[in-house]
Amino acid sequence: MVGIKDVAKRAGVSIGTVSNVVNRPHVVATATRNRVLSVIEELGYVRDESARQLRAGSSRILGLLVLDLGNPFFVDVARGAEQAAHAEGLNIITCNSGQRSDLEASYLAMFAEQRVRGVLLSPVGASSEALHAFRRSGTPYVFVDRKASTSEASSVAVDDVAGGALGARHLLETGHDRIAFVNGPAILDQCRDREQGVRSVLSGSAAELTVLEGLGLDVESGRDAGSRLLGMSPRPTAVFCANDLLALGVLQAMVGAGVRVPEEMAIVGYDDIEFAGAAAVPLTSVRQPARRLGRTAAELLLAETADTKAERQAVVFTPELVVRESTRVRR
Amino acid sequence: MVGIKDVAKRAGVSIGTVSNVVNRPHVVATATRNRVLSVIEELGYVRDESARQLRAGSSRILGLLVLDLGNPFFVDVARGAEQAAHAEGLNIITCNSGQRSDLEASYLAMFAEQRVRGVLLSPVGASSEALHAFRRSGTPYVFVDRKASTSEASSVAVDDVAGGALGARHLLETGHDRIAFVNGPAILDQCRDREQGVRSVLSGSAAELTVLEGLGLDVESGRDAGSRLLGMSPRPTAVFCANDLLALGVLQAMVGAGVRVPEEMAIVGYDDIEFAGAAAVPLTSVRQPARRLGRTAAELLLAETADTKAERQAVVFTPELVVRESTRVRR
DNA sequence: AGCCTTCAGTGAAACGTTTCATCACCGTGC
DNA sequence: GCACGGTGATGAAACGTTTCACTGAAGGCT
Repeated sequence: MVGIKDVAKRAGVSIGTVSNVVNRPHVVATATRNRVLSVIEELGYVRDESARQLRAGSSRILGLLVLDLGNPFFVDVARGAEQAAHAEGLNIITCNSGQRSDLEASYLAMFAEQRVRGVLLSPVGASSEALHAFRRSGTPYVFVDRKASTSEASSVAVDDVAGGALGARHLLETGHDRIAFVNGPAILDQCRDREQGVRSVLSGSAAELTVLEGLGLDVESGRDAGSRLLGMSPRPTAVFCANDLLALGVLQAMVGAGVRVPEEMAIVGYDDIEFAGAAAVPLTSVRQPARRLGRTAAELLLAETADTKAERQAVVFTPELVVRESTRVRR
Repeated sequence: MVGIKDVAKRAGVSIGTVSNVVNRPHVVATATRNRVLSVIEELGYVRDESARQLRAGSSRILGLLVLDLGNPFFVDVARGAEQAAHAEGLNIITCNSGQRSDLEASYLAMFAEQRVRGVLLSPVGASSEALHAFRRSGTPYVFVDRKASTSEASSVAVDDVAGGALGARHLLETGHDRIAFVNGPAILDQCRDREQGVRSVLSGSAAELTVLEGLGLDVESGRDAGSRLLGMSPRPTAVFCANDLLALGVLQAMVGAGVRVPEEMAIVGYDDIEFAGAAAVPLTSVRQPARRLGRTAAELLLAETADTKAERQAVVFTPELVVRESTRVRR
């Protein structure tokens, strides 16, 4: 593999000069610079980032660890983060924990060993050992889609309690009194908060609440939940899902069983992913500003790495209800 | 930041011993090993991967560069690749070119500078300058979802011509004779091949073909295509889309305009992503073994990096038609 | 007692950069 | 003619590991 010294020898200059050509082109005379550049081109030299980083002490890479890339919500978060990173000339590497603590641990360890500039993190558990270990590495990090006390780290989140309340209130207002909430893994803050929002609204009402737990956050789990709902009697007249993927699965189960939506079963999802509007029955959903979430988190992280005494922030966005056919009573 | 020599000093051993504890624990006496391990724990030492890599010459990371993470098809490809990599104890970092050559170039450069073990690549153009430059870096790579001659690199792909033919033949057989093909960017091999498959089938028939070009491969482009279709007269009776995202967008446009699917407009998609089955009208689609694609590509890459003279392969999978309501004539 | 082997641990070289103090050269102003 | 400042290039140190040839000590064998 061709290194800086091969270039130097071939161009008849010193190693330092080659380095200057690459990193501070203005300090080297035009003639020399061109000669060196053409040798670089000729030999196909690419600098070894690990050597550079070893010497420089810091890398030009951000890490992003999300819960589930299969969820378009997180893809949007990633897009937002990427945009912010590129604006600063940094690269970002995206990893997918798939809600598995072991993968989370393995990726966090990788980030630490790589001496990544900083990490954007949507953690699986509240405070796993993995996270605890990672904290000690001193790599700056910011939580995405997860609230945290500013004493630990900056965070960018959406108010999930409010979101849960939003969906529940909508179902109350459209006249439902047997309502199911299909939740994801209780280990996720998002899920617990959304459930709490739902409960806080419904507890003050006459409506009866059933909560389905122990499910994943994917379409398949939604189908399971759907068939469980179909088997209940009396059957709820409306279902609120912790996630659009779940909602799409439930919807599929309903359509498959010939249950009319929303007449016999109203459905509300969460995230307002692009596919929600294109579903069999377009889904009412609680929208989160996914892209903005990612962008803001990246900006916070960059601010923190640029200036260690930048103060920590806990940004909270407010979700918004998007009403579509799946809860719209037709005449 | 705490380094190996801090650990060594504190544990009262030499640097080499600490390194041995970390990398070849069996060669060091139990007592010493435990002492060192507890100091590592106490100080929160994490090894600097760039130093290690600089010395070792190779990293334990694979790069994966996909066309569009917003397309669940590629998310599945990534999952398959991840699985294979983890089975070998390697980490994989996923990057998203978003079909932009500049991002592709930037990520390829990053992979080369990082001295990644190898790269899985679904390239934007046929042979961009970026790819050309990357080739010279000597980093092994394998094409995913893209055929290539074995003289250049191994590749794992799905027969897109066959897939295009599959969809077109299905539309012929269900009695359509004004058929539209909604294509994505012509720069993508996949798009050109699928179109070719369509043409090869339809040219031998009485059916009239309209091709819509110059679109992206996302839902929004699909909506555009849909409204263009709506404005045509005579209007085609069936549309085949290069991609499920496009198909979902077209479907949305049809539903929005009150055009019945499949009676007034049959729709066929491509990829059979999970959302295709959950759509307003479940989509007929050409299924590709996405996960398997990723897994196989990673395995090929690993074989190649393990043994430089492993022979190159061009694996081609065969797509399969999944028929659903969007083309099923109802009575 | 002397020799050989094995086991633990040491110290230094090497990896490919960046950076910085230093040097050589040249033109300018006095 | 001389000091001076500026420009452009140099050479060596340093970054944190891994590896490898080596040393010492302890034990086994003749």
